[in-house]
Amino acid sequence: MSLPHAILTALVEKPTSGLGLTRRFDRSIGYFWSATHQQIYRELGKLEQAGYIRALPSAVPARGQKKEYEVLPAGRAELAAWVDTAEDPKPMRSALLLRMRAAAVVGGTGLRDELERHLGLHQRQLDEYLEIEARDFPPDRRSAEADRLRHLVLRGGIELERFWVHWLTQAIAELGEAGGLGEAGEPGEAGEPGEAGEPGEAGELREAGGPGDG
Amino acid sequence: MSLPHAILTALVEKPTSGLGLTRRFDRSIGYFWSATHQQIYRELGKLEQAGYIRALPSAVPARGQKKEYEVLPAGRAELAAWVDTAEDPKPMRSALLLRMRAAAVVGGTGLRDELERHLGLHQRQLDEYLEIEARDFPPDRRSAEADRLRHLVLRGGIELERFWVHWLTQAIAELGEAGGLGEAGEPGEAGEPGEAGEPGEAGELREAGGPGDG
DNA sequence: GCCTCCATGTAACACGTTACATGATTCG
DNA sequence: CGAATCATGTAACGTGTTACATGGAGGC
Repeated sequence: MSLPHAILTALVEKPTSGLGLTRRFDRSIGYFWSATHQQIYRELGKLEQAGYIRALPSAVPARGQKKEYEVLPAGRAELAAWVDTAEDPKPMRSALLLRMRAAAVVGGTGLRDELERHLGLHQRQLDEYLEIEARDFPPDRRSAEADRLRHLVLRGGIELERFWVHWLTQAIAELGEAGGLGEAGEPGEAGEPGEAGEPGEAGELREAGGPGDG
Repeated sequence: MSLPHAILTALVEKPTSGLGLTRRFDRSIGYFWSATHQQIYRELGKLEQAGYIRALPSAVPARGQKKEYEVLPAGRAELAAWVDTAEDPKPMRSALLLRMRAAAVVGGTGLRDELERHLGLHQRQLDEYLEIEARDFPPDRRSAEADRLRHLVLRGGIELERFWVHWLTQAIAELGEAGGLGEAGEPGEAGEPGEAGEPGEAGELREAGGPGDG
């Protein structure tokens, strides 16, 4: 249940219309929680019905007419409660890593180009973040608590992109060494140890489970 | 459309039943593409109907009866085609970063504990990955292409966890310095520059848009 | 009048999550 | 037999994605 809270946060920062929110989600907020305009309108409706936000009275309630929303006290309370909530991190999801694992069993010739393409994209994103950091968080300026939180969030994005750039660079170098990809011979159904005889656990990537599990 | 391909990959590696897949998704595969047993059964049905997989004839087709699947040539072809597909990385999604941004506007007392809790979880995950690496990828062993791919995937997981551990440590230290969180005074509606006067863009985090966008 | 852009929406579908239902097997 | 466990599924709902619909305002 994060999208409504993302919207509430954005609206507390500044009352905005649906399309305005969409644009803000394409920039700073969407850097760690993306949303399309359809999701946003749908959610704005729910939030209004719940009494968390209301349309500013200045707007005419007609289709195609701009409508700005502001957060009501109940919405602010809800948001504050959510911040203090315990919520486990969701496991990572990367289609690229998945495709790499698939390439390990069926081969794949185009993966290398794809890695380089992703490297470019992440490098661009990293540059964008660094520009924002340089503009909004100059090193000398003694900043308020709220600004330091925002800076921490941005640094999270920066370091995440650095991780991708680093990993992709490594991966490309390592695949280059071996002379490409997909020329590694037929992987076969299962060349690993513990293949078909044991009906139990072994045979995958020999995963954890035995000694001293925390 | 990644889940069906994740399942195909798992089945190519080794024919498995629905519950077996579920367990494998809780371990190695799920480390970068998680799925519940309901999703898996639903998808197995679709894959079978599409002619990508079939139940091994040994199994009795009855409810509550174990049913193992294997990949058919069409499924293998589909998987190979997907590996060579171009697909943009999905933007990151982190509820924790979102909550931090929310905390910047409404305050929040429990966030610090939450950061420490997450730090513990990520540290544990990192240790688990490192154990797997030590067991499956000893440094001296000259490995085949497929193994090197799998190692790269695992290292992706390792470095991602290291990123989180590092960032969370930083964040906790920085919040500690200031003496907690939520004691930073009332953030108010908008203490930032460019608050209510300008109806346009400014006022958020001064995001990109002006000079030299790439 | 027509086209484009801004803005708000609807509809349909795919994917993910949670809760529950049903049958087989094993252990006591 | 009853309870626990393994295994396969259904149902309902919430969220995310894609395509399209509606309407106003400005330019030509």
